[in-house]
Amino acid sequence: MLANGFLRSPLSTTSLINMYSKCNQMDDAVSTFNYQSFDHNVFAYNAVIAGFIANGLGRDGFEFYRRMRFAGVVPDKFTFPCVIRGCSGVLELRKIHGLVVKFGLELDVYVGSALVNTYLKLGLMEEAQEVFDELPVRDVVLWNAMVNGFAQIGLLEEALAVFSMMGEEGVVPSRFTVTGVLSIFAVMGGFDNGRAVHGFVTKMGYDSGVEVLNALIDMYGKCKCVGDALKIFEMMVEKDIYSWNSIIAVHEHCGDHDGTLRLFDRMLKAGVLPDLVTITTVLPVCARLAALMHGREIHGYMIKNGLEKDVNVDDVQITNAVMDMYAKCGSMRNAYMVFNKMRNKDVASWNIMIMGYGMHGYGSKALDVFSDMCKVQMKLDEVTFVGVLSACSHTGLVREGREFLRQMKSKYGVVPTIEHYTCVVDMLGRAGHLEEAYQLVLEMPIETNPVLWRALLAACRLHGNQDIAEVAAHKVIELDPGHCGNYVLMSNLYVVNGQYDEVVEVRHSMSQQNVKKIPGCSWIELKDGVHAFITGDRAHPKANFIYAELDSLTARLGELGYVPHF
DNA sequence: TTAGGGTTAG
Repeated sequence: MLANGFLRSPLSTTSLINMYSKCNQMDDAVSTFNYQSFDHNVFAYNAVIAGFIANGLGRDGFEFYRRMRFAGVVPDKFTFPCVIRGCSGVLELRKIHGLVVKFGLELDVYVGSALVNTYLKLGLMEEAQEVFDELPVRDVVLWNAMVNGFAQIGLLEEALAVFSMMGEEGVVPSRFTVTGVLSIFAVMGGFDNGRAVHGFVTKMGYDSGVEVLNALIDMYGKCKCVGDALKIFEMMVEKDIYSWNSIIAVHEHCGDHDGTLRLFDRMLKAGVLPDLVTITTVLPVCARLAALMHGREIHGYMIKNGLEKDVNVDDVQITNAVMDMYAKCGSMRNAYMVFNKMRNKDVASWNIMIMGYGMHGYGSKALDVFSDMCKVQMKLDEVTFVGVLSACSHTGLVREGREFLRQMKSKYGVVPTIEHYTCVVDMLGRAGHLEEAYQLVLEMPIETNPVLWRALLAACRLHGNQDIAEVAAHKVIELDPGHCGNYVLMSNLYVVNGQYDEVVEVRHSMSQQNVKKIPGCSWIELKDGVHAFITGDRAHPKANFIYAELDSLTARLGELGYVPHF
């Protein structure tokens, strides 16, 4: 391909390297470079380094920089911005920064903004600020590096302070500034400011760019202005994966499950391939709705379109989302099939299986998965033990549960948190060991919380233990006076014991605290869609039929000796 | 001949 001498000049070599780099063909770029062995100038080196960095191969770019230095070629102001962008660690970056100073390039604004950018990505704001302060010329790109860099590491106030300084210096914000600032208002919920930015965007004609419009969709969505977000989305001529993901997330965020799934369907029909973000937004909606059919359809689509790979970290996350959906929708058989096929399982994959089995009452299966997990020497984490302990709780494996809590730290190296204690209190409580549960609460080495006391209170109600119930109820109401469940539990307990004056008192303190009971709601997915039911509501078209069926079921349960708890 | 910013989930 490189025969005869017409590509001999360094000029052609560099252009060819650039061409290969742009096509993601770094092997060919390097071959081209090596072919021209007699005159490797700084241009050719810069082209190869830039190619590696642009293709996400920072390490190789770095190695090539070393080769350049070894060959005695002096780097220039074009070399460093690339090398800096390829730095992945603090030490590496500081070393390169030293070289920048050594070659007298620290006042170059291109080098400077690369430094600011990379320092902030690594969370080193003081170093970034220092570089920024030293630079004699500050253009809009440099300001953006500061504003967006601060925003990305969550220093929103600082980012806005820099943004206003930028305005005071008379620097006009660019499209890049706008996207960054919109993401800040999205998080802070600064709707008025966000709308002002929208006005500026229109004035400057920035609304022709897809990135700016995506950021606007996100901002309006997070500020709960679904209508505005949707208006922008529908008007967009060119929609990319960010546009779809953002508008889907907007609907998911405001609890519009149907809207989320409809938009996802539209996305597929528009021929846009979903990615990790899409899947991890949409699948939990199916799990929440227990909409197994929808979830299965999405999984089917993923298999058909090669999205169910098993190669990198993203793939593992996507597959975990699929498994979690199956587990939460109650189909452990499907969850296991997916799990079994995975070659690269991470700790979350195992945890999902343990949680799923435990949640559906297959405690011993959950413990089998746990023991397999130990056998393959997978690192256990806190979630693992929440799964294991709640499995013990739901299946009544009291002895095992006690033992796990006791050995968590010593044998498995995971320190028990409040969640673990809550699982065990719940477990002991359900099994009727109320004194032991109460003792555990009193003796545990960490602070209690309302969830823990509520678990104990629920157990007291189940087994009619008035004394511990009173303690737990007072604790729970003291720590979380706004939660309606506490009052309901307490009131039910008094009803069981016939203490009607106390029931009135509980009702009274509820109204004093302005606590209202949120009606219970459940739903089921059938062929024609999701049917929702709220406590006491008769809005469903077939309500009469359904309630008649329920009455007959209740009657049959009664005949078989079931006595309901109230 | 060659360089430095952006938006989405949890």
